[in-house]
Amino acid sequence: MRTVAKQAGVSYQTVSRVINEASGVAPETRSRVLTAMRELGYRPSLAARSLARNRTEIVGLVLPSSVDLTFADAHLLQMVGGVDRGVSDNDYSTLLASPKESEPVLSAFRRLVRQRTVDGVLIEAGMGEEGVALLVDAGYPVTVIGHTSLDVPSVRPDDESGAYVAMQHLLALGHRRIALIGSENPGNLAVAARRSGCDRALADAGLALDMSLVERGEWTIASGRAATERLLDLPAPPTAVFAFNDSMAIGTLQVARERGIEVPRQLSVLGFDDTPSAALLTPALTSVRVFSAEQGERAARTLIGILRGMTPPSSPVILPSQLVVRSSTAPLTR
Amino acid sequence: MRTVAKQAGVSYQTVSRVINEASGVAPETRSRVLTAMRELGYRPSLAARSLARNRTEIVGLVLPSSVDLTFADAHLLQMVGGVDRGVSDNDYSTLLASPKESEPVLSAFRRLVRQRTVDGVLIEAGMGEEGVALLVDAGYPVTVIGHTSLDVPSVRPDDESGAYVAMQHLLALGHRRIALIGSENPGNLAVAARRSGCDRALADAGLALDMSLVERGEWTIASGRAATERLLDLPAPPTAVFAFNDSMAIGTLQVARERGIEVPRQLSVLGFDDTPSAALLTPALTSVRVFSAEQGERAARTLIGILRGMTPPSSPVILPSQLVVRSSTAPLTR
DNA sequence: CTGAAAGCGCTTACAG
DNA sequence: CTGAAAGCGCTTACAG
Repeated sequence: MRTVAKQAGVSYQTVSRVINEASGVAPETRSRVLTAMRELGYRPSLAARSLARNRTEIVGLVLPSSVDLTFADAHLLQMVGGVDRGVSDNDYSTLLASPKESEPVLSAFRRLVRQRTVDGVLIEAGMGEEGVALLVDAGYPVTVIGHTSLDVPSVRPDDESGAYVAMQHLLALGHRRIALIGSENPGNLAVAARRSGCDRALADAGLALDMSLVERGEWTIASGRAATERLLDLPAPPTAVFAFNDSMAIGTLQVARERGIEVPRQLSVLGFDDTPSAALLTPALTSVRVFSAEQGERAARTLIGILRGMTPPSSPVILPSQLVVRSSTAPLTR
Repeated sequence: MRTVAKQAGVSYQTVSRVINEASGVAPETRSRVLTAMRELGYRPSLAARSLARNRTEIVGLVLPSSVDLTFADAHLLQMVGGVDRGVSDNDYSTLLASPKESEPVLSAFRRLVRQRTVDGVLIEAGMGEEGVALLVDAGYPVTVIGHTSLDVPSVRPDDESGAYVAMQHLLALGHRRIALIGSENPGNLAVAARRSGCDRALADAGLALDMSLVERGEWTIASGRAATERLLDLPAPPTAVFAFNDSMAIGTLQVARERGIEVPRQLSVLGFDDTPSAALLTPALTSVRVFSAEQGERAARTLIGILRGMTPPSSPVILPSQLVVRSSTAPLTR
């Protein structure tokens, strides 16, 4: 910076002003400085700037480490892409923070706090609320991507109405024995919202959920398979299965095929998330799309807005979800 | 730091020594300092440290922005996961750098250079060589993930032998009219390597490639479809199609189904990359697995090794690829 | 509109 | 083994 100042014949403070586009620099001086900067290939030091201003213009992004990074995480990839778009469009940068393989989940949060290298943090809801609380206590502005029970800004899909519309779709096709996979997980707010959307659709039709058809899943293909085996072994098996994510729906599709049950003629299957694989399955899976990239981008914009002094949204930002009807659901034929 | 020093009854330089685990601190002093740090919840400032030491312990990761973040990018997600694992295991952090939607690709590299916020850069080969050169010229240590013609460290899959084994598989099944999709792209080194693996397998069998069966693809499902349409319209259509990625193979699968051609009975289909969707297709796709996460992790370790003063590997680090045989390939029946 | 001063929180030789 | 000094490259009031 000194060199630039010398070359332009001004003090280095003036150079600083030019860089920060502060007002109060004579146009002529300004252009002289800019020329000098260009000629010398000057690049300001982010570190020095951060130190002096006490902020880095970097936001952290905490992600589950996903030991098995299977296609189920297509959602994650899209979210990351969206986040980075929102972040870089605002001239911030994104620092990744996922827990090391060997460490407990909270360590990723601790490291972030310890290093003081970010101005704020975006947190994928799957990381749990404990970490969020830890960051908030450390004084970081945060935004959660997904459901949270804490009083922090968040961006999430409309799970309730997504499930509502999906359930309505199955009811309109004539299904009455409708199984759910993925419920019963008490702490999971997304599940609770989807569950309540289902209940509302049923209530609207004057029906109620048959609890014997509600299975617990673990979001994996394997757990979808296991749940489906149990459901199909029932004396009166369901005519439709609504799985709370696509992976479990894939498990259902697989088991149905193995048992020679035709989808959708004998069994309708509905997923959630609309991962890119959904369209490629046979039959192509009807699913609820959640717009992961948009969530990420919106969360990034929200956080950076807060960092820039805007008042945080007082309630969660809810992005619409959308039922995508494909070939795995059909009218009841029996 | 001053406060900690005061509380521990030492000078702040001693605190610095403790933090940096420098030798030459009396054990007793050391523990006093550590206690004070803990009591005060002291966290060193990365910015100050970076400024004083002239390094940040952050590495940049340049990724294609992927306007359509489809499942084809499962490879990318796994790579990012691997990178972050390799990076954080070494106590560095990963800064994402993808071009903004509105900008030319090179802008992402320029921004990285301009901000001086990383010590080194990992570059996905898909970003082109121009950006790599730009960073090298700016003095950054870099490591490329994928093929590069530049003289920089790189980590990539063994495309040649992957294609060789895949081709051998098709030949062993009795196929002779084997089509290739994805070739003819002159600049793409991965394609060239795969192509030469194919040629070698054919030569080993005393055969040569039938150029009328070589189609150009653009890595998308749509381009795979288009290429397949052309191939199947040929007077003597192929009995097997080897697509140079899974997306194009999916295109082939789709067109075959639409035309009532049974895979694998009437047509064998082989992909490349072994994306997570491959196993979920009907029929499940035979493909060449490339271990994306391992590539990312290895590249991260390589780069950080260089940053720590190790001599860079003089030739590309080549990770084995592996043929995964599923249900889309079968012996020739006609 | 521009310059001089102080300070951001560390590290790195250099003394002792 | 530990302290005093200088410096990393900026920004931010404060004068003028």
